[in-house]
Amino acid sequence: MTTPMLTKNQSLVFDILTRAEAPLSAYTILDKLRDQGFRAPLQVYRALDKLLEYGVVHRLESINSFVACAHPHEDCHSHGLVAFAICESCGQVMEFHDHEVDHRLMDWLKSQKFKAEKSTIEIRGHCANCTA
Amino acid sequence: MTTPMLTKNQSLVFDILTRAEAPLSAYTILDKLRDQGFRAPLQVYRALDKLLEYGVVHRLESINSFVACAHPHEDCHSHGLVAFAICESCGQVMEFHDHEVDHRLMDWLKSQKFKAEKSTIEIRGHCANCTA
DNA sequence: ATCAATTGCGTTATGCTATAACGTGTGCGA
DNA sequence: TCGCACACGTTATAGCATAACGCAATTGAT
Ligand SMILES: [Zn+2]
Ligand SMILES: [Zn+2]
Ligand SMILES: [Zn+2]
Ligand SMILES: [Zn+2]
Repeated sequence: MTTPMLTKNQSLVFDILTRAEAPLSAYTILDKLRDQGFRAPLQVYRALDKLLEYGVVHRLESINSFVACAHPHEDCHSHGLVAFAICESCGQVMEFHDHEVDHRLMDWLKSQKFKAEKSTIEIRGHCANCTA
Repeated sequence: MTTPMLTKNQSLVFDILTRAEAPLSAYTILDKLRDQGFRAPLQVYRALDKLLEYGVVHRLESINSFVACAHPHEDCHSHGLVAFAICESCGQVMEFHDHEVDHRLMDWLKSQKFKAEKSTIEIRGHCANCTA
């Protein structure tokens, strides 16, 4: 998918996420954008929906938060499954892709005749900096 | 971890999950247990916390629901990462374990000096029965 | 026996996450 | 000009999860 021009609200949300050093919840984004005129959660969620659709933002299901894609110039939808390592101390997220894991999972699903549509791979723990 | 005797509330919650054909949300469980005297969400969440700790129940982060472990006589904490395929039509969940995927992810994390603690692997899509 | 610590339980209140439903305005092609 | 698609704004509501309090039963040490 080629990313269309972002609307004003989409740009505001995307900029916040791009500058953030950790994933943000929708309500945190809302708070950060109150000065820019944001008033209601839907303004954030609607922008996020589009950004997710365009593949420039990822949703982290295990922490109900959102993060800008770490590979902005590739297409995260084309290089298969995306995995995240999330530090529970500092919040930092590492995003990575692995075709081996990808194929292995897909083969298993295929053997079960399961048609995969969306995937979530998230590992929580502690990053190098935060490990004592 | 060896599973201790379950308390009354834990048993009630576990039985509901064991008999369910699809994952249940905490509030759905609450509704199903009102006749048994359940009144508040905490009664469910507290039981779930223990069942998760014992490893006999899994939480599906992507759908805010809970499911009984499909491998009750193994120890899901010992055979590495657990993955789930969740059908978005009928709700059925397939639980599986794959050491290949496991090692591959763990190797990557190790190379990043990331200390993994909890993992979430969930694939949403459509099962064989529900595929047109 | 007594005390302290632990664990489970029940209740009320609250907070966080997400969507429904309605209406407005703008741009654009038929 | 009409109809449609889309972004937007607002209010209200639904759904998920925990804080904080107090009580009761159990256990284990003194
Ligand atoms: Zn990405
Ligand atoms: Zn860290
Ligand atoms: Zn299991
Ligand atoms: Zn199905």
